[in-house]
Amino acid sequence: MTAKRSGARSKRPPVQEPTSQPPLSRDVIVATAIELLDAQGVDGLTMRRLADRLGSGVMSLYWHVDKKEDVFDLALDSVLEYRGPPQLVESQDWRSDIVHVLEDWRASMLRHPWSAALLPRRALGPNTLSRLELLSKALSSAGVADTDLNVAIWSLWNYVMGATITRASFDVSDADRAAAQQRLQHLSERYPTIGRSRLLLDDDWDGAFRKGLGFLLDGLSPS
Amino acid sequence: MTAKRSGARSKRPPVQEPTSQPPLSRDVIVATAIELLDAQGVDGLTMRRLADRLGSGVMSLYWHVDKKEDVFDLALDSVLEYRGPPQLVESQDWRSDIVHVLEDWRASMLRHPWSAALLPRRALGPNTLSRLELLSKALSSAGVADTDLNVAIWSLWNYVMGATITRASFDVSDADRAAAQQRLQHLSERYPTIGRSRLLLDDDWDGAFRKGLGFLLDGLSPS
DNA sequence: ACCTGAACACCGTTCAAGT
DNA sequence: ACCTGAACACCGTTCAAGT
Repeated sequence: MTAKRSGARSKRPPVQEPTSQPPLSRDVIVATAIELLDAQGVDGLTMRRLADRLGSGVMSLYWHVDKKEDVFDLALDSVLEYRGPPQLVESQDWRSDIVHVLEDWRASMLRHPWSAALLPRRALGPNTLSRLELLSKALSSAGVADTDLNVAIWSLWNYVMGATITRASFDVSDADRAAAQQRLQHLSERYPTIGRSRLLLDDDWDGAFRKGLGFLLDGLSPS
Repeated sequence: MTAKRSGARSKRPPVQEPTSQPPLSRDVIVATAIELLDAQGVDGLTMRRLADRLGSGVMSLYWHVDKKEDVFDLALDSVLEYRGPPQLVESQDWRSDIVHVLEDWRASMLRHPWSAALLPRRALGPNTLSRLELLSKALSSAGVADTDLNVAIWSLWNYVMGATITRASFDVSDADRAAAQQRLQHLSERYPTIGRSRLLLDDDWDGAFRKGLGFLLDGLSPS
């Protein structure tokens, strides 16, 4: 090991290491895991790298956490915390309430592009349940009968998850999107109708999300 | 190594090993990878295990394939091959055409529960593009204008992907679904509206998929 | 053209031990 | 109560080599 060069300034107690080492805890572990995931993607999260970043030994993590899977679950639910108004403002416009809930949900996941693909495959955490409850209430006060609530919730869930997972994946490989477009345009002979639809060539993801959601809500709305 | 007990019957040339060893090729590699994925899930696919199953050395695989990722891409697209009528039967009922295309797509993915979660995160293979073209044609002949085709395709894609990924995930942990239901019912105090919706308690996934799809098509249909 | 084993730089997690 | 290093049983992939 190299000698610590610390003798020079001895007034203050030795400065903490470059990346400061707060005491280990579930919370800092989760926060650091999210950093790592944001920076390196799903495959970038490694117990060893996580420990490195925290300036601790790998096995220290296992005091606060049972398995690596738990880190994923905790990071995921943490990212889904709802930061909006605690109570949905009582609006007369149920449609825009629902759209707001779902767009906020989508935005939260897009801020952490690894999160959407994880969500449908893991147990529902408290923050996920809160968001589902929020959605259910909005639907319910929109006039959806209890017997139709199940289908309505799942339909919207499916749409939002599919949209966000797809969008987040394309975002990652945004660099070669131009190339993909080129390729797809070139494939127009074999797939003419896709070509006419200009699939992938339109990059107004937000607008497309909103429009499709509108169609779904049209169908769902109690006529 | 144990002695080969082959001397007894020497008429035919020595029988091939228990699990026969066809010559290595891209196709048998992909087929075996699908077997492995079906049996063990995404994390179960390992180059070493794959080689074992094929009775070859690990590195032999790398002659036919560049990286492990390629195996995933090939397995995924292979599973998505469309086996329906080559030309969509000319039906006057555009709605049932579209429903058929999408239900077949969903069914193909549910036969291989690992596939749905993979699809939105990988490049579109030829079989995926074929299915998208099929869908586009059905939409187009249903009267959807070219300018609306993009949104229509993505909306349906999003819905189907979200639904199938979610369904496939719950299928895996079907054993503890009863427990999850119990837990969720117990959480009804904290999430009352979810409780009323009987979320997760209804296990008619196929019906829910069809109903939600109907709503989306209601919204999409040119009024 | 096709297959191979040894080796490298990684993984997650068990365990027995330290404070 | 909290942290640790050594060790085990794995990974994907490079490389130099065999036929």
